[in-house]
Amino acid sequence: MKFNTKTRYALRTMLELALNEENDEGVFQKDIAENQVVSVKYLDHIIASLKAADLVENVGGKKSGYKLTRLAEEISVYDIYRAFEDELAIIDCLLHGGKCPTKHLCVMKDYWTGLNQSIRSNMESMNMKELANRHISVNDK
Amino acid sequence: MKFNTKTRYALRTMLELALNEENDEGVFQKDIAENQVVSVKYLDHIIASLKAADLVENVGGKKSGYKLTRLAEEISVYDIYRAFEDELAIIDCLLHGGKCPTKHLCVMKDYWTGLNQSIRSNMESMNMKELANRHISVNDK
DNA sequence: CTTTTATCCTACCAAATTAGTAGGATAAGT
DNA sequence: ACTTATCCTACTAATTTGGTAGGATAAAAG
Repeated sequence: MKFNTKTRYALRTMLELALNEENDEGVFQKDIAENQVVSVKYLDHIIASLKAADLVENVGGKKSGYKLTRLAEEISVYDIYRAFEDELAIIDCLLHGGKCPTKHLCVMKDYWTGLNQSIRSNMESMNMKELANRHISVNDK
Repeated sequence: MKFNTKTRYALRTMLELALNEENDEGVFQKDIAENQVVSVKYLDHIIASLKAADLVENVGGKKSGYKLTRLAEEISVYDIYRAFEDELAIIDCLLHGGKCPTKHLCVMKDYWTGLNQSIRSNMESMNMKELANRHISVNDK
């Protein structure tokens, strides 16, 4: 039961962009890599996924910085999770088409469904603006 | 973000034992395997872990059935999870000794800590007696 | 206009984890 | 004596994870 490192790095990347929301020039990939202590090459993959999910864009042409595509307030933790994973399904039988061999009505599936929903709601209700605000209040004395 | 199949099978195994709490002869491994549509050999591993975690025991000698070691009400979903995994830590930096390369105070870690706690509380607050009761009310018309 | 540099894009890969199977020992019941 | 159910240790194929490598592209700097 772990989140993968890509999702974690992506969250921190998005946090940096949220903190620079007002900066029209965006943030350079290489600066993010440096701040997050991750190789530029690895960050390549992470940013590629974020772009594919339409969460970030580069403001100018090829050599420009990145910005969020929408307000930090409108980007949830779950949005970022979804850039790397399918819909949250903590066990396979929650997936559409997931099969279950038990013959009787499955009380375990009901339990998992509730837990799954609880985790998802938690991620959906936290947004990057709130995280950025918390970061500022904790770090800038 | 998935629970593994061992934990899932273990939950269903424990549910069967909880449903047979009053049955002093216990439940045979081979009957569980048949009901859960899993090979006896694979169930071997699962039951071995449950025994190691002191959640089940066999009532007689070698060829006897299994019973819960304590009341179903006193066994939580998290107890069963813990028979197969270390303490829940949805990201590594939540572990004791987990390191984090960020230089500033980490607001992400606080977020993950909260989510981790929420998941854990959910699993701790559901017990096998409650699941068994639900099973009965859903299946026995 | 050449060199540098930052992003973009596709492969590849080693290590770890997962979800089992296999083989046989042990011991109890018939 | 034979069958059968649990016990115990290995092994393994497939998938996932967490990256690295190489090079293309394009903009900017000199």
